[in-house]
Amino acid sequence: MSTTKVPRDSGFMLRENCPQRRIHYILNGKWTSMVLYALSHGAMRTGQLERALPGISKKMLTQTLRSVEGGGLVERKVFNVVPPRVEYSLAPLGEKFIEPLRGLYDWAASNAAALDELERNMQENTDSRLD
Amino acid sequence: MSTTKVPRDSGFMLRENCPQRRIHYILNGKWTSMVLYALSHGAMRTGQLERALPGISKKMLTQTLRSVEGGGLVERKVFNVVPPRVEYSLAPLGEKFIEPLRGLYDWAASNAAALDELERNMQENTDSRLD
DNA sequence: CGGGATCCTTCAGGATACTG
DNA sequence: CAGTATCCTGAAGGATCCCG
Repeated sequence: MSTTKVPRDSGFMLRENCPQRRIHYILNGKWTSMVLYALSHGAMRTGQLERALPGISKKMLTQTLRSVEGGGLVERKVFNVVPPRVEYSLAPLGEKFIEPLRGLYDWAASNAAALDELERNMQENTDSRLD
Repeated sequence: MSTTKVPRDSGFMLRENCPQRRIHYILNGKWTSMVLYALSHGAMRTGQLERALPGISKKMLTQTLRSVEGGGLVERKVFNVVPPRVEYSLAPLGEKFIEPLRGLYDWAASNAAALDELERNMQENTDSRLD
C-alpha cells in the first residue's frame, strides 16, 4: 500500500515528558517559584517566609517547602531550641534556578501594562459563567 | 503607651500586586508558556501548534492563544482562504518574554534528575487521598 | 480548518483546629 | 513557632458537539 507521505510539520514538538513540560511542576504551583525567589535574598525562618508572602496559607507554605526541599532546591536547617526554629535557604541547585527566574520577574516588572491586559484576557476567556 | 518595637523582619516582601506575583497569571497556566515557546521557533498555524503540543485540548489552545494575543505577546494573522488559515507569531513583547523563559527551560534540561524528585515530592505532599 | 459554546470532573489550595 | 490533618470550594482544564 502506498505509504502516504504525510507532509511533516515543522518538526518542532514538545513531547509529553520533555523538560520543558516537566519544569511546570514547579512553575504551575502558585507559590513555589516565589518561595524560591524569597529565599534567594537570604535564609529565612518559616514565620518570616509566611510574612514575606502575604496571603499564603500555612498549609501551602509547608507543602511547598517540603517539595522544594525534596527536590534538592532548598536546604532545611532545624535548631533544637525551646521555641522551635527552622531556617530555609537555597541549595546550589536552587540558586541556579533563580537566575532565569529573576529574568522573568524583571520582564514582569518592566511590562506591568502587558500584565494588566493578560490578566484581563485570562479572565474573560475562562468559561465565564454568566448568571 | 510604649510603642513596642516590633523586630521588623528582613524587610523583604512580595506584596499582593507586585509584578513577581502577577506574572504567574502567565506561568500558572498549564499551556501558556509552552505555546509562547513553541512560537519562538517561528510562526505556526493552529493545527501545527495543536500537534506540537500533544495532549492540549482544542479549547485550551484557543483560549490560551486568545489571552496571549490580547496581552500583546502574540500576533494573529488570518488569511481569507477556503480552508481557513490562521497563523500565530510572537510579538516583540513575546520575544522578550521568551528569553528568560528559555533560561528556565535550559535549567530544566540540565536537571532532569531534580525534576524527578520534585514531581515525586509534589505528588506525595498533595493531600494524598488514602482510599 | 479554525473556533465557539456546554457540560463535567478533578484537584490545587484555602480555612480551621490540633499537637509539641 | 513549626508542623499535621481534615474538610470543602472554585476554577482550571478536558471531552464533545456544532458552525462557517
